[in-house]
Amino acid sequence: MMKKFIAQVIVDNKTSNTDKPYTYLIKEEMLEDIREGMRVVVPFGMGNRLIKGIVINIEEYEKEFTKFKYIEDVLDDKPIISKEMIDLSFWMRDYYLSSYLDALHLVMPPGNIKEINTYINLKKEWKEKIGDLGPKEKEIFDILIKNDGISFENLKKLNKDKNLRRKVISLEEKGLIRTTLEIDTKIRKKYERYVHLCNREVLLDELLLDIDKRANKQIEILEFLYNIDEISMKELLRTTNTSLSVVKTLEEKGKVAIYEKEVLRDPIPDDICKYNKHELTKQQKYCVETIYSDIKKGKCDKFLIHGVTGSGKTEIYLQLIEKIIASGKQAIVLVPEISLTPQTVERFVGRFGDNVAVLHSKLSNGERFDEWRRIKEDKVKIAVGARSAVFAPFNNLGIIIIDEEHENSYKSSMNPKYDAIKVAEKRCEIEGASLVLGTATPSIETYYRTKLSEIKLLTLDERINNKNLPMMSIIDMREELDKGNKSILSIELYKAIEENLKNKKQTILFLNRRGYSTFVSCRKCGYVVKCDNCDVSMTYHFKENKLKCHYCGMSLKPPEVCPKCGSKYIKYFGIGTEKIEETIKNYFPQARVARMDLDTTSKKNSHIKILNRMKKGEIDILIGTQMITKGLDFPLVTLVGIIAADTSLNLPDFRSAERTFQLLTQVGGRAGRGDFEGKVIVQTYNPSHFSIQMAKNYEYNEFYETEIMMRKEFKYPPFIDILDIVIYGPEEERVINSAKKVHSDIVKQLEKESRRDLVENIFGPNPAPLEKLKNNYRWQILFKCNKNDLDLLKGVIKRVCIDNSQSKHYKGIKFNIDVNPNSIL
DNA sequence: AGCACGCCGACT
DNA sequence: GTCGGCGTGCTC
Repeated sequence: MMKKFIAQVIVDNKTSNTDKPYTYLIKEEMLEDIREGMRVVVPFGMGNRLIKGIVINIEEYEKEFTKFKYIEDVLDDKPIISKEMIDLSFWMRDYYLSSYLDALHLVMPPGNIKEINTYINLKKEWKEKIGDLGPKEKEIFDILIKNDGISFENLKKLNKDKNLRRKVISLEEKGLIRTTLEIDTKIRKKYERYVHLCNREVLLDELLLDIDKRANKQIEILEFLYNIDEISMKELLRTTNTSLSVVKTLEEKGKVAIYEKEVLRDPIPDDICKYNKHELTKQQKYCVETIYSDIKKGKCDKFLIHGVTGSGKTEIYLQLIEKIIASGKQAIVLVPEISLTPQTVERFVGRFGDNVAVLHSKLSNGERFDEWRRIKEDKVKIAVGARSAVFAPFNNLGIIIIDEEHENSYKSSMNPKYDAIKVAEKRCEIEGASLVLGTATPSIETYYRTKLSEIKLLTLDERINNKNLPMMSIIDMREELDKGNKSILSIELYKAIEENLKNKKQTILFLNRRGYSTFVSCRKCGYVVKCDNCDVSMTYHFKENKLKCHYCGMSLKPPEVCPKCGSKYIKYFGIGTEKIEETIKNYFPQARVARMDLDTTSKKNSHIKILNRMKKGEIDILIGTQMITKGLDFPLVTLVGIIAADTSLNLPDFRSAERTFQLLTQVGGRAGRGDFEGKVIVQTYNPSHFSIQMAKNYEYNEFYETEIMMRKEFKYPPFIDILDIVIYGPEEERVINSAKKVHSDIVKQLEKESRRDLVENIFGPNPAPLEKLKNNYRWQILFKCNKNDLDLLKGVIKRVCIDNSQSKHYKGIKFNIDVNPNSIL
C-alpha cells in the first residue's frame, strides 16, 4: 500500500459537538506546504461545506483510509502557531476542561484574521441552460443575475431558503455558476505614504539646478530631504509646513519618490524619556546574580522574589531581562491589567526602547495584531502585558516574569479559565524558559511551594531609600461610635488629613466600593431596592441621581416612596467612594479632591489625567478603589487612609483573610515612598483579626504560618484542589432540576468508579452566592479533592456536564466550570 | 453550526 | 400521495 499522510484538524465550528480532532488526508502535492499550526480549508459534513480549521498534528498513515476526505486548501505559508504553543493550549484544555477551540484561540493571532468566503460568479453560458431550473432555483438564480460575484454569505441574507447551499451546489453542477473560495483579510495591514529623494548620490547644488529660484517650498523640501533617508509624508508636510501639491510637483519632476510603506501601528507613545540603569543595592544584586547563575547552571528555573514595597523589584526584572536578551533569548513580563499604566510601561520602554511590545486590553484589533506580529517575527525581544501576554508568540523564550504575583487578575474568567501563573509555569517547562515571580505579599499557594522547594525564595527586606515602612495604626470604629462619632471618618483620620493639608502633603483614601450609597431601603417595611435582572441590591449614584446594578449595569430612578408599602421613609445606607468624596469636600472645602474609580475613569485617558495631576501635586486628596492600590509611585503621599478594611474581610470566601492582608500591605505601601515618613490609618470593626494585626506590623511570615494552618485545618488550597460548577439559565425550575441531576449523575459515576469517598467532599447543589445575575438563576456545586484525584473527578465532570451539555435535559441551561477558582463566590 | 433523515399532520 | 415543519443525530 502507498504511504499516505494524514492531518488532525480542529475545525472552527463554534459548537461543542464538533470540538474534536478530525482526520484528513493530505494530497501529495500539498504535503510540502503543510505544517502543524497552519490553517486549512476542509470539506465538512454531508454537503462538504468548506470550513476552516487548524492542523494540530501530521503523521504517516498506513491503514485503510477510505473514510477520510482530503484537505482542500492551505491558508498559511508559515505556521501561525508553534508546536509548543499547540501543546500548551492542549494542556490548558485538559486542565481547565475547555474546548479545543477556546484553548487554541488564546495562542492564535488576535482576532479572526482571515475569513473564508465563497464567492459566486455566473458562467458565460448560463443563458443556454436556464431552461431546466425548478421554481426555487430560478428564484435564487434571479438574485445571482442581479448580483454577479456576490458572496455566499450575502446571498443568504437575500434568500432565506433553508437548503440554499444545496441549491447553489445544484446550480453549479448544472453548469450555470462557478463558486470560488477567497480569503478576506479582516485585519488589514496599515500603509502610509513615504517620501525619499530619487537620486541620493548627487550633491545638493546639482539637485537644485533645474528648480526655479522662486519655488521656495520645493527648495526647502529638497534641502530637508537631502539630510534624511526617508520620511513619512505626514511628517514631511508638518515639519516643512508645505502642502501635498508641492511634493507631488517634485515627484513629477522626478526629484522625489512617493511610495506606500507598511507601518506597524505603534501603541507606545514616543515621548518616553530614557529610564537609566540604577545602581543595585546589595540585596538586589544578590537577587539578580543568584537567579541568573542558577538559570545558567540549570540548577533552578522557578523563583519567587519576596520584596517589601519599595524594595526595587522592577530594577531586578530589568537587569535580568538585559542578561537574558543578551544571550539571544526573549522575555515576557506580566503585570496586572490595572497597573499597566504609562508609568510602568515607561520603565521598560525607557530602558529597552523599541525592543518592547506592549499588550493590553485598550489596544484596537489592528494594534493588537501588529504587536502580535512584531513578536512573532522577532522584531522585539520583550513583551509587557496583562494576563494574556503569557501567550506572546516568541520563538526562543528565555524568561517569564510575573509582577504582583498575588493579584487575582491573573486568573481568567473566560473559557478556558486559566491561571496565567500556572500557564506560565507550564510554558516555561515546555520551552525550557525560567519563571520569576515577584511581590510584596506572596500568595499563600506560591509561598507554600517555596517551602516545598519547588520554587526558590529570594527575600528583599530593605527599601531602596532605606526608609522605614510607614506606621500603620488601626482604628476600632466601634469605639468611635461609643465616643459619639457617627461620621465615616475617625477622629484620628480626620486630624491626620487636616495636618497633612496644612503641611502641603498628599493623602490617599481607599474604599473598595464605588457609588454613593450601597443600598437603598425602606425604614418602615425593610424593603431593599434590588435589580430586576440580578439578585443584588442597587447602588445609589449621586451625580447621576440613579440607582445602578454593578453586575448588569441596569439603572433606574430612585423611588420617592417605597414601592412595596408606599411609605416616604426611603433611606440610603452604606458608603461608597462618591459619598466619601462628598464628606471630604464638606469637611475640607479648601482641599483639592479627586476621585478615581470605574465611574470617573471610563473615558479613554481619563485615568492618566488624574494620575498626572496627582504627580504634579495638583491634588491634595485622592479617593479611590482598587485602582489606586497598584504600583503607583507618588513621592508626596504621606498619608493613606483605609476607610473600611472589613469589606474584604467579611466575604465568605476562603481567601478573604489573605486578600485583606494583601490589601492593607499594598495600599499601605503607597505612603512614604518619597523623602518623607509615611503614615497609614486603617478603620475597621474587626481590629483584632489576625490579618489586620499582622499587616499592621508587616509580619508576612507570621501571617503565612497562621493562614496555612487554617487552610490545612479546613481543607483549602494549597492542600486540596477545588472544582466549582455553576449551573445557570433563565428558568429557575429548570436550573434547580438540572443542578440536582448533575449532582446525582456525578455521584452515580463516582460510585461506579468505586470512589464513594469523594462524594463526601461535594458541597451542594445550593443556590450560588449570587443567586441571580443578568436574568439567569444560578446554582452551584463545589468539589474539594486531593491533588491525585483531580483528574478522575474532572473526567467524571466532563462526561456528565460537557459531553451531555447538548442533551435535552439541559435545554436552556449553561455550565460554568472553574478548576481552582480564585474565589468561590 | 449546517445538513439530512425520518416522522407526522395538512393539503392538493 | 406529497410537501414542509420539526426533532434528532452526525460531521474525518
